[in-house]
Amino acid sequence: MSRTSRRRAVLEHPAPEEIDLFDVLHALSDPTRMTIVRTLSTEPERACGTFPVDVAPSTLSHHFKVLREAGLIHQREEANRRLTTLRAAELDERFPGMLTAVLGAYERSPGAR
Amino acid sequence: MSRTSRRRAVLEHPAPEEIDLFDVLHALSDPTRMTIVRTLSTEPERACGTFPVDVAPSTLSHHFKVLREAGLIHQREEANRRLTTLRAAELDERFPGMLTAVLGAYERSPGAR
DNA sequence: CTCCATGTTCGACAATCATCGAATAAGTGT
DNA sequence: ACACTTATTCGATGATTGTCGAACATGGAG
Repeated sequence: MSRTSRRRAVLEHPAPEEIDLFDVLHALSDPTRMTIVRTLSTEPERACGTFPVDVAPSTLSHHFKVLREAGLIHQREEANRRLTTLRAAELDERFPGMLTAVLGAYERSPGAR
Repeated sequence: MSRTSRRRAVLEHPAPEEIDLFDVLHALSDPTRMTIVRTLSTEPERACGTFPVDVAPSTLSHHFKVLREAGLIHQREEANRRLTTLRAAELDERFPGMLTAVLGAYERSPGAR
């Protein structure tokens, strides 16, 4: 029995100073991932399966990995679920005002709400 | 003899309200294109061949097309050259503060200057 | 008219990407 | 034990992407 419960591998999160701008922009250039980020921007924490996106579970898993490795989200294990938060403060420390501006732009997009 | 001089096809530029956020983010997620945009943000107008990027002419042409169709740049013909400007005002009208924030983030990136 | 400079279009190519289904893993509840 | 829920990993697939070289088009200079 392992003392620290983990689903599979240890979740890797880049340090704030390691976050790459191009990875972030690429991550945000996909509608499904943008929906995830937008949803997280208004709610503190959320389980993977509860996002308003319409893709297969395996596809969703892929998008979470992209977002996590880009430094946009943080994920932690809790029992059966994986809880996700937006790394808003760290993102804002690294790239001040950028995430806010992009999310604001998304709200102006057709079909964003 | 055509009265209006044009190189090949007519240059298509999306109207401000047609500019798609995901196209913009995707366009900015490439280092070469980001360099082009950054360069244009400090200079009013520039010919295609004068950008500090190290790619083949045909590749450069491709990147300009991506940027133009995303609505980030405007291009006009002048004699032999194609002069490019950043659509900063229109971008800011469509997505207030976003371009500025992204360019600011780029300045904070390693090797941006 | 003939070079030359500027920049595009066309194909090709390898790499990356978003997507899915099937199999797997781990925790919860009966 | 067993079933159920949650979510991942793996492999495949078709689409998109960044890159280049070769050919072409256009305008100016000699």
